[in-house]
Amino acid sequence: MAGGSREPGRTVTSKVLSILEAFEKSRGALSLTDIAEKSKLPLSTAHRLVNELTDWGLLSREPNGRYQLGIRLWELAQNTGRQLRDAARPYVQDLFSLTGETAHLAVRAGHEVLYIDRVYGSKRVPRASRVGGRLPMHATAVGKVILAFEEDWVRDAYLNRQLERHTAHTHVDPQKLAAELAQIREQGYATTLEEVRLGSCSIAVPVFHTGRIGAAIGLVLPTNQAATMTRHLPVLRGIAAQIERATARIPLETLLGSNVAGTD
Amino acid sequence: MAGGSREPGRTVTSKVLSILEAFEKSRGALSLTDIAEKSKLPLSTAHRLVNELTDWGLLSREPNGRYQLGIRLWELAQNTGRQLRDAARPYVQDLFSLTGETAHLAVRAGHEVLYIDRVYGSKRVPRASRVGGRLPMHATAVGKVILAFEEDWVRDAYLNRQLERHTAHTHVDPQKLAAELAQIREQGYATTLEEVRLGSCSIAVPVFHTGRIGAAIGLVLPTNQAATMTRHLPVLRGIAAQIERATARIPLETLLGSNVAGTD
DNA sequence: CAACTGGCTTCCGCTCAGTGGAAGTGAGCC
DNA sequence: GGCTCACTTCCACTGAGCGGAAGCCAGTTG
Repeated sequence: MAGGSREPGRTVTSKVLSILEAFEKSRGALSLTDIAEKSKLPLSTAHRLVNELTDWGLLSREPNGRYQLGIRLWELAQNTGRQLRDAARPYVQDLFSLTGETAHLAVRAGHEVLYIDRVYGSKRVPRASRVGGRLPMHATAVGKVILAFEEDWVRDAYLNRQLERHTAHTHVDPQKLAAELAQIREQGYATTLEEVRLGSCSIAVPVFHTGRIGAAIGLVLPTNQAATMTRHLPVLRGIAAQIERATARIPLETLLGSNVAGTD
Repeated sequence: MAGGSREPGRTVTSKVLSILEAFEKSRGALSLTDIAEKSKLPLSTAHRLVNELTDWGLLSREPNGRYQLGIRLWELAQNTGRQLRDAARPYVQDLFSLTGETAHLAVRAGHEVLYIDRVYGSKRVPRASRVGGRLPMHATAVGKVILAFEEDWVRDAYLNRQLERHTAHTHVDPQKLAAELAQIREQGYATTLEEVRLGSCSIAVPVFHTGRIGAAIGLVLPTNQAATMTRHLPVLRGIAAQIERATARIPLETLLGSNVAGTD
């Protein structure tokens, strides 16, 4: 009998989104069966929706029959948060040119840092972050600096959560982290040493907007340069000031939509 | 009476997409009424769907009540076509650094060029193209160079279409354009002179992959440099060769999904 | 080469998620 | 007070969506 064990209360929209999200969890192309599994949809339902999404270009089908996210999706998304990214891009490039190190621009998204832009050289770099990717705030320099300058209630809420450990060096003690954040607020920059991944360290400074913390820029370096990475501080601060100037006339909320949205 | 004049045959998915597309047509935030109008949906239907999309983070609501595309959408889309973009990005940056001019990376998407990446300086530039944006192939240097090296049937199909005119200088005569493309194929690069927008000219070279045309890189300059822009050819060709080398081991279809999808 | 397997596609009758007109709300203005 | 405009909520109807099952096809096995 048809329609026997449907799961009521699930909207079409939510199914479509869970299909798209299936591609976040795994690198590369997915077969129909993979998609159905990851999105917890019956095969035939997945089939129908995937087909429609493919027609619209949100998914594309490779010659071998597997599916990937389509360019159309990317095109649609290019209008998102362009203000900050477009305005800041040249300065982030300068940051890379002047230092020769991988440079980042990040904002807060819920309880994580969201990497908005990233400029790097052609030499292979072990990358923990990627554009569009998220990392916990307490393990990254950009995250710490944002957290340090956030409003009290945001910081308090964050410290009350379970702080996950990425490496043996990740700071997960709420007390100590609170002290570290106070110090960051005082000195005006944050650093990490192998807290996300062994072999790399980072340094970041805040970017303010209308007096509030808006974003952060940072550099990632190999661990062996940890001792001297503060030599990049003048450049970091100079670039941050330029970004602040370039974005000053753009209202905060149009810079990145409501970037506080999207918990976890 | 309820359900009176519904328009049957329209899927929920198509409605959701038309809401997202509404944001392509206009810069900035939209009110609910705007969205309903642009997506041709009854207000209450638009309201329900917009709310659900907002819950999922695909749209975000500003303090003033207007809607914008949400960051979640952008995050989802970052996995799209990353291979080419990530691999080529450093070289496009070099292209900018070495020339000081706005540098582009573009591919073909249906009958248009799709701008994949763009590196530019902090000085204000009048921009016709933007990342994620499309332009007709016959009016841009990257477009012409792609068209010139495409398979015959693609080129023939293109020339049989109505060629739209952007400025008085756009080449819209199919005969002459065909001759121009033949010459481009011979000399290995394409140029434009105020064909999209007055005041700027451009030059581009092809980027091949497994013997076929895969993408193009180009520079945009102010018109007064038109006479001397071929001086950038050695750099353009050098960078193109580096991108070819960097992408050689990636299968063509995973570079950008099926980029030939998406007519028009 | 028949039987099997695994992944994709099609079919089709049931049913509830989606629908949209209409009524309600509330801010702003004259 | 009454009008406008933009958004929100309500609710009875119904066809778009559903998903189990059967069909298909290429590859693989005995």
